[in-house]
Amino acid sequence: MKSAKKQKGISAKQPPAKADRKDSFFETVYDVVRLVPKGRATSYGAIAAYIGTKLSARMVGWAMNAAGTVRPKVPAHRVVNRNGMLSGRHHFSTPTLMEELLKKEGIKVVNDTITDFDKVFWDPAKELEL
DNA sequence: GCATTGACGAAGG
DNA sequence: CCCTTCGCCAATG
Repeated sequence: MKSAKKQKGISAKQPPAKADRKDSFFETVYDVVRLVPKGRATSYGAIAAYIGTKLSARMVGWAMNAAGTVRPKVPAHRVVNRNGMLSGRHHFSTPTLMEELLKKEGIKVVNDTITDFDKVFWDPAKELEL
C-alpha cells in the first residue's frame, strides 16, 4: 500500500472483536456471510457490492478479521477473493483449515484456489436479489 | 495526530 | 499479458 495520508474521524469504538451486535458495516457483512449456503463460496467484492460499498472490498476483509471473534462464528472460509483464491487462509487457526473446510463442503481446492469457483460462486446480490 | 498497513478490486502502463 | 498504481475505510503503531 502506497501512501494513504488520509484519516478522518478517529475511531471511538473498539473493533468488532467485542461483537457488540450493534449496527455496523461488519454486522452486515457477517449476516451475509452466514447466509452463504454450504458448498458455496462468495467473494469480498460481491459482499461489498451487495452492501453497497463495493469500492471498499478491503473493509469486508477487515470485517472478516473479526469473523472468528463474533458469535456465532462467521464461515469466513467461504469467503475468498475475486479470483477464488483462499487469500485469507493464513488468518485461520491453521493455514490449511480453510481449504479443509471447503473440501468438506464439496468445494474443490487446488493450490489454494477454488477450481470450480464459477460453480460454487454465490452472489448475494443475485441469490438474495437485493 | 500522522504514517503505514490490510483476508480486495479495477484500471492503467 | 504481467506488473504497478490508485481507491476505499478503518485500525494500529
